[in-house]
Amino acid sequence: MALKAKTYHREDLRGDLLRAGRTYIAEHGHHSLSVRTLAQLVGVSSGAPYHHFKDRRALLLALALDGYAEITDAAAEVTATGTPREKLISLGMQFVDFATRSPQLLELMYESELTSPAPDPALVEFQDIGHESLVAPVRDALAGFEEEIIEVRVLALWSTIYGFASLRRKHMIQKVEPRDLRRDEVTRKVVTVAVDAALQR
Amino acid sequence: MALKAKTYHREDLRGDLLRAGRTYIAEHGHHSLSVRTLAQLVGVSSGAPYHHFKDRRALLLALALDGYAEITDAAAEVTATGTPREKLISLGMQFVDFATRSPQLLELMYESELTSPAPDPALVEFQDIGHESLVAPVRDALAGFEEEIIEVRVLALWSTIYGFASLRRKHMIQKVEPRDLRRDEVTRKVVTVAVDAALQR
DNA sequence: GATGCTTTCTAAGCAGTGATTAGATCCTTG
DNA sequence: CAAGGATCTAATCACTGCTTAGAAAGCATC
Repeated sequence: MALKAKTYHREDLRGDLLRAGRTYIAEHGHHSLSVRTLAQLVGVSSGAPYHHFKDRRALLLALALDGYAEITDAAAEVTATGTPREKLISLGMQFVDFATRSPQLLELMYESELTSPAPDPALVEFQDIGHESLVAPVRDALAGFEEEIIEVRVLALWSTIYGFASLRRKHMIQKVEPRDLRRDEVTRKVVTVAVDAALQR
Repeated sequence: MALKAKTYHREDLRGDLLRAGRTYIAEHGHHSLSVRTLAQLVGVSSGAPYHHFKDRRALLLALALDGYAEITDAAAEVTATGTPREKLISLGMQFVDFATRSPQLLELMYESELTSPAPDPALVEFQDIGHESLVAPVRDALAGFEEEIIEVRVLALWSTIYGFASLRRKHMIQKVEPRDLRRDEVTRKVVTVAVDAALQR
């Protein structure tokens, strides 16, 4: 599986490590990801990664940031068109989709040592962006409402979306949730309930 | 800090390990908890814990189960009296309270290797109990509704409560959330929004 | 109470980990 | 082409989870 080692100095070890790390995490999660085995996967000595990442945490952080960038980009496309309600539903669906497609990556991004006890400063920026993408449509739909109400509504909405994505990812709603065939349908219904609650006048 | 070692065979090493583990986690989280240091804290050799716990994971699992028992007991008291709406709001507030008081323990219970990629079988039972405590009041309030609607409503409600507790615990809503003084107030409002959405007729 | 059997513990050690160091190799730039 | 910086290897340290052999204590039976 090791990527070809062309020369002593290779072309883009940092990139290779990130790519290998991403596939490793997708398969086994970040808990068991060791710098050593990653180096081995890529065909390099155990100390080499430390020239590109200060420590293991920095490597994980870079992987998480990749994930955040991906999700943020996708969100930007979604919010381009549609009514506020449509935008919010799409955003919610998209986040849950991401959680379902890349559960282990989402875990690293939101529920790992990178966010305990508080999120790494490098992540906060992306979280603010994500939050803002919800605030804008809600504010549109609730023009004239007090700012505090808007804040609470967004908070509740984001909590629902994030919570649902997190629980689904962890298979913590198996018993509740109908069979797999109707997963998307259930997601849409839950998201819709949350969005309509947020936009209630 | 080491608890007194009375004899060669001590009275209740298992209990001492759990107590020490609980306080350690409350202070530093479970990530850095090592069997060795825990043994040292309690004043026992590094191999001793393995006579009471199969491995580190089993120890963490026991700690998590303690937390689940605690939260389940508290929930049982809450649901004793009141209207369905009052019950649900109390349940939600209580869960968020727990998350705020014991953030690192909640992390172990819901966002650790014990729940990745799927929850440990030992935890599922408690999760079902928690879910059921929400279903009952919702079913009461929505008498006559289709079962599927009730399921979706509960799913959305639990997602909101869990998501909010999780985000608050991780300080991921600092920017959004007003200053600390009004934390409980904000919690109540968010929970209320979610409950009312779930009980909408 | 002495005899065995079981449980609980210690001491020692293995393999795997994150991380650092010294030095080899390669690339770049004057 | 020579110097210097960047990238890599090899070796090593401290720490971890976990296992083993055997010592110490409890417990039952006779």
